[in-house]
Amino acid sequence: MPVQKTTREEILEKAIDVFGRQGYHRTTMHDLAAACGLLKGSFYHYFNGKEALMEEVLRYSLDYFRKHIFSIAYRDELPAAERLRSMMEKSSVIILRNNQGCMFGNTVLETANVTAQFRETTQAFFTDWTAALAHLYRARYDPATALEHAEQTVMEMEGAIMLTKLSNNPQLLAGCRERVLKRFTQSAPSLPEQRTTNNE
Amino acid sequence: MPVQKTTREEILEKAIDVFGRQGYHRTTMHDLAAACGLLKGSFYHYFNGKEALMEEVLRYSLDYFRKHIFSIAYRDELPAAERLRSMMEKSSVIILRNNQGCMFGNTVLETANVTAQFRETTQAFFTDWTAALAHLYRARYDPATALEHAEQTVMEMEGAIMLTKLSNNPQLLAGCRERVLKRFTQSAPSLPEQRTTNNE
Amino acid sequence: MPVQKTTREEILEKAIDVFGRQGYHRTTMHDLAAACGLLKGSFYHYFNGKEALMEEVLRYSLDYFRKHIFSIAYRDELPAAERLRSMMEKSSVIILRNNQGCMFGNTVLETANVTAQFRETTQAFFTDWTAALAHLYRARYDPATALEHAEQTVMEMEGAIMLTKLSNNPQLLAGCRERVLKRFTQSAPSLPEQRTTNNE
Amino acid sequence: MPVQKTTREEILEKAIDVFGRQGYHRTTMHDLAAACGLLKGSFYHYFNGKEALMEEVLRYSLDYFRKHIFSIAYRDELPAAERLRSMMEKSSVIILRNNQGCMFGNTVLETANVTAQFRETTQAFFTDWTAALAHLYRARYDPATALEHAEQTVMEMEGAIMLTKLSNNPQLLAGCRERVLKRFTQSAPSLPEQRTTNNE
DNA sequence: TATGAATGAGCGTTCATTCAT
DNA sequence: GATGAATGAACGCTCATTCAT
Repeated sequence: MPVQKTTREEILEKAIDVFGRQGYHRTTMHDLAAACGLLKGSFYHYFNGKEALMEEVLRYSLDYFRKHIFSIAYRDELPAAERLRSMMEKSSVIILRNNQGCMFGNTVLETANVTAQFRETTQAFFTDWTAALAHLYRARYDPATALEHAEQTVMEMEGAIMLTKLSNNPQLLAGCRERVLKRFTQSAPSLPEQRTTNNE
Repeated sequence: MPVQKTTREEILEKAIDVFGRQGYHRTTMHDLAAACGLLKGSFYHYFNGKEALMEEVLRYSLDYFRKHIFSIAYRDELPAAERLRSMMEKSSVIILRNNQGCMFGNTVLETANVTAQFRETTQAFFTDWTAALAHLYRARYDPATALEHAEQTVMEMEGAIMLTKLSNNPQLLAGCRERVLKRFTQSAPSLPEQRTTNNE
Repeated sequence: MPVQKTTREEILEKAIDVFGRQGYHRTTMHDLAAACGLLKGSFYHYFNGKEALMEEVLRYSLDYFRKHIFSIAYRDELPAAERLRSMMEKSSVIILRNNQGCMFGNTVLETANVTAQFRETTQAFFTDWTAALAHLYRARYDPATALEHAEQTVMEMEGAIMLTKLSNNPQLLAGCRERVLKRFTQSAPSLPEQRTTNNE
Repeated sequence: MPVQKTTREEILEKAIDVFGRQGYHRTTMHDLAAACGLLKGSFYHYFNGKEALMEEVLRYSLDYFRKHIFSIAYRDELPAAERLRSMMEKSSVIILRNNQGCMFGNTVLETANVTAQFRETTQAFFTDWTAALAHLYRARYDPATALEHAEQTVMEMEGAIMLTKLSNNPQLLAGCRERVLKRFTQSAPSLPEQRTTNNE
């Protein structure tokens, strides 16, 4: 009966999946435990409760995005367009996996008016995402315009994720990605291939 | 002996508010009844249950958008830019009222993977919204491009609503509106003021 | 299914019984509900929770003691010894009923170091009981001595209740009552039958 | 590999403390383990379970009282009043330590009507205490009167402990002690200093 | 039409206990 | 001897729903 059946990290991965598909309030501790092959009660060896688990899920996911996705924007040795394309493609893989959509977008709509619990982490996600994109856009635009483009891209992506969830048609997300990319590449680069050298 | 304390319509209006703020799963029948000055039990004289109420709320809201907002796009006697501006402003008023955001966007993210119950109505909302915008955009673009612009605008707006909910800063939504409008007015109109004459 | 099955007051009476017999922590909401012929969930129509119910039980019981037992001490038209006898006999009936012992004594020992929740009400019980007895004893003693006698009697009674619970032998409580009464009647009354006229 | 972190006796001492403060039902195995610097699971190497531990705690404590406190009453070479004083003072030290009160009184009120598990040991405690005091009182009174005085003293002490727990005022217990002692010394000793020579 | 008591399933959580390591 | 993951029953409580009044 004892013997380790899972790990914190495995639980977090599963929880992203379950929360992502069902949302926070609809998901029960039983759902989460079952997804990990555990009983409800056993869950509390790993996490203090549902809220605490959600908080960790968000932080874990935020960490992942920071390390593996937003960081791409700052690899100034690569062409900016390539970085943008890579960022968006890698995001899309996560977003489309298991229909989970964007954990942070889901959480904002479901909880922002109901609890402050997850505000900090969700805000950090959108702030960092926007900052990464703004860094990229500064290869083409002045800082203010770059920021506006970054915001627009974030909004468009979140909207595309929503409609993808509704229609089950990943083409919508792909279309959005292409549109964003086209806007970027069509913006007249001042030089044949300018590298961004600015910082935030 | 008991006097009518409210009407179906009044309940629907209040329910939009409560569901909009708290989401579907988080909202209890008690919350809804209390918002209407009723007791839980009395609610079932008007609606068959939570799911049925939500369904009606969505239909009621969809009706409203069709009659008062999407319809604007088809008033071809007005300048297209004016129609676009008016649509977006009127949507924004509803969206910002009571922090409720977009009932349909909220519902998609919260329930799309969990139940098919609300799919039809939410899909109709996004289809009709996109169609209305596409109609407008056909004043400037060929049908395929117009459709793509319409989709982009819907996505951007939903993303803007999400970030507004998160940040409590209506400026984000206003910025999005202006951006959409600017894109539209800056697209070269083939004629001094072309009226759209096409249909869906 | 609906139709009133019980009343708040009936629940309080039953709860005194169950809490009195089993103690606070050992008693479950199911125990309480079952004692009232209700299901667990139905209980929450009457009380907000276990703690709130306990609080009300204590207040209800305190009220009863004040109105029907402590008040006897102040009926100065009756002989003091008679009042003392009556008070103690009436307390004993309650205490012996269903083995419940003294709700307040039980609650002090079980919760005083664990929560402040019930301190106020339990303190009020002992303060009022002591005050009532001190009023009686002032028929024989100076105020300071009267107070000490009152405290002694309260302590002795609570100890007697404890040993009665342990041994299931009501004779212990009866013996305590007689001892207290004998001390009182043997204390030389300054007048043939002095009536207390003092106030607290 | 694992080294002995504690001993049965150390655990019993800590458990007296925790049970004494929180009561039997409110105390969890985690509370007990934590107080000993152990994890819950390790506890079961020393004791078979909560009930068994409580049983041992009561026996261990009873042993202590028999050896170090009740035994004082039988040291007939000392003046009776001195023995009474010593007994009560030593009890008080234990009772006041960590607010734990009287383990046996606590346990009676919390469990007597719920389980027979602890009846034997708690009864033994009160029987032995009473017997020790009765032995002392026989230095002044005939056996029947001595027994009654002993019972009265036990009751008064337990009541005093209860009120001390409620008020956090150790003066109440001290007052009780003095009262008991005064009654004893004021009772006319038949001889200048009679030594008790009777046995139970 | 409105009430609100009652239901019963199920929620998040706790906890005494077991046992492979 | 010590660990701590796992269990599973039960806890306090919530909630959508029913229905006699």
